[in-house]
Amino acid sequence: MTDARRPSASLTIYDVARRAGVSIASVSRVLNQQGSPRPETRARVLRAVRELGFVPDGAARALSNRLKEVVSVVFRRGGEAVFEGEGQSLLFTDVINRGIEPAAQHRGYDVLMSSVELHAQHAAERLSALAAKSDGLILHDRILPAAGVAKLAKRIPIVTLAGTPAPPAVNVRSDNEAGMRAIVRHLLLDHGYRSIAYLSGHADSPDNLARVRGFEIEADAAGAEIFAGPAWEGNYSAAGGAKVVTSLLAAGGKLPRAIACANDQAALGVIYALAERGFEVPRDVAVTGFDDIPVARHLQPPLTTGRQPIWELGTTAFDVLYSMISGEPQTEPEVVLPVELVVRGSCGCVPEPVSPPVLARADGEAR
Amino acid sequence: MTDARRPSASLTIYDVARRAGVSIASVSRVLNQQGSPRPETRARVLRAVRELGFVPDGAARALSNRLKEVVSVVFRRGGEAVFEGEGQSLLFTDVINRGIEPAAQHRGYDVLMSSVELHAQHAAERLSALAAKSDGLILHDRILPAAGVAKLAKRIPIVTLAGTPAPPAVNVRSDNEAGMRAIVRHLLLDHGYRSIAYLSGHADSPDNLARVRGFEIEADAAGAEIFAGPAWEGNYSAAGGAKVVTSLLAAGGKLPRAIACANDQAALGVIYALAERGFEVPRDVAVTGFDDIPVARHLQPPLTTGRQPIWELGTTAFDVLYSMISGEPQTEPEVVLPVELVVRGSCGCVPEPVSPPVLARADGEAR
DNA sequence: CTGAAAGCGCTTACAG
DNA sequence: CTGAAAGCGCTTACAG
Repeated sequence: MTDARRPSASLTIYDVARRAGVSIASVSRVLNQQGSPRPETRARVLRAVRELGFVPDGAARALSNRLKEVVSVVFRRGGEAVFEGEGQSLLFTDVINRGIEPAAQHRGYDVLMSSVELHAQHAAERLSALAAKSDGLILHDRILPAAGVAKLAKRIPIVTLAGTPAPPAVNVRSDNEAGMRAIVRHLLLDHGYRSIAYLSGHADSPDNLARVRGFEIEADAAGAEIFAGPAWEGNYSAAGGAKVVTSLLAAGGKLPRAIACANDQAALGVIYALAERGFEVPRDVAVTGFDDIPVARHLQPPLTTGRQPIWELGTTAFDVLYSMISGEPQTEPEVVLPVELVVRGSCGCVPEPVSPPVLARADGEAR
Repeated sequence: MTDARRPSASLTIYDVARRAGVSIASVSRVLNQQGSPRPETRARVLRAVRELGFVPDGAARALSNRLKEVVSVVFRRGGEAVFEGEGQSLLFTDVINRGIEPAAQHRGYDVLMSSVELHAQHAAERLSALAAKSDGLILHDRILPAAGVAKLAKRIPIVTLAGTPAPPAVNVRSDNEAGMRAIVRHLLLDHGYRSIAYLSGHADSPDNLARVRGFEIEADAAGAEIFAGPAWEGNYSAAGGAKVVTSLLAAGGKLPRAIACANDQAALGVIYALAERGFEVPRDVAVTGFDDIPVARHLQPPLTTGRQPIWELGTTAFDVLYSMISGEPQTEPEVVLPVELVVRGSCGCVPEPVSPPVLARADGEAR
């Protein structure tokens, strides 16, 4: 397989030097603002650069510099079809990514976005390829087990998102436990509900584990009746949330007074399934989410939830990675961002008037 | 501003060669599957590579190869706040990007995703920086005027998305004109409506221009009464679509029997505003969209629209760019993908039963 | 089949 | 302040 190479005699720093009548060293200096070239020299170089439309080759700079000024972001793709349900479920990852990028640009870095198939085992190959092309890696959840991260992190700076601390990698996450505790306290203490369930996310996700923990601490402390067990296992999706309720009701199970869902997606499903069976939220059952995705405030009733600083998760991830690339010693294995309790109507509070009217209905996840 | 450099004595091909007891040339050959090394040699190299965990440096390869195996994708960001309305309006760009990426991976390429602020004038700087780091560029709509594209395309292979042909760049788009013609024919011929409006997108967008053209051709041919003019100018957003209807009605204007919207977003807004004023779709007014975004099939009534092959737009863009990078001569200035008429309920047809029920309401765009 | 060596396009001590 | 030269880590003719 011989793929043709691009011939294109592209212009180099030598062309610029020749045109400006100086050495390549001088060209490089004015381009990189090193030393203090004579104004005359500077002007001639700049003119030559402009006239030629010269852009220094990134690969050559990287090789000479030992700095590519590129970081890679890796996330899982697939599972869902492209069109069905992707809108909401991918939003979380996308918003984080959109936070990473401007932060990188701010430092003159560019971002290689790379997905790995959901069920692909060869994530390692992908990571090697990316490591070759970048100065550091940002790994979303479920890309590599902690042990693998720790190992790879010896070769290249790594920041994990919503993962597990795996030094020398640094993990950036939000304070799930405190966020869930605030939600549960609001439900049990402010509203005085006496029975409550936690509808879980992926059982093994670090975020989910932290939320369960927060839930249990406060539910126990308040002495509330806890609904738990396999019947309450969701998977972060609306379909999963709906299914939990549907199955429970079909089996003749009892509902708690409040359901704290692992995330907003699941809460959507729960509210839908409840409505379908004639239960009204929050009158019959209070429901809360987690994340504060865009749609949350536009639900009927508006969703009470824990607001994750999603965009900031992205910018923070880059900033931390940048400091690692710059050789600053990392003192902490984790950076934890605060989660804010957002009280709206689904918990039983009277919602504030919502400003813009609802324009459309979102895509329902296939079940 | 002296940023610290990473010291890390990373291992090189020399380390591998030494360990394997061969020359660096041999290491390179087995790694790149060039020539036919003796099995013995091959085995030793492979073992050394494995034991050392060696990954060849991308920058060095790129420099030597004159091939970075990286392409850049550039799109506009911003305008909207992150949380409000971003969900749907960014979907189009995101889905295209998600089509680009696997196509690139398939060829061993990686993708630099880079946004440019909506109102930034310095897109040129951004593009230079990216050009330095990649073998080719994929530009979304409204990044650079055609003249600028044509000029830049002399330096580096460029594919534009939904733009205007600007050789030597190649434009990839879908057949907006044919798609809109099919929609209008369906409305006027199949349903027999006698009056119709085109609610436009950004006036200067090539996509919009093509859709207007398709609209006019068929509306004229059918001899329908056409509602047009500044009152019908939208901006591809739901808010824009709603505003057109609201303003029209407030001014005591008359409604046509059918409204063909420039895209689905706008159709959402139109349907919402119509419902708010007591008009029922499609009974009172038929409404159609364009794009077939995920939510389209879940609207009430389900939206009749023109399905753009969004994902394929992405994969095609990469494939074309790849062939340019590989030095294959480009015979066509454009690649046009077909648009499929998707008939659902909003045009007046009886919709097929929709499978999954609606789970939630989407975020309304702020107005 | 394999190795010595040149070269890819930059940056950066080192002299001057 | 400026230039000649070495070196970044690879790939690839060119000999052998």
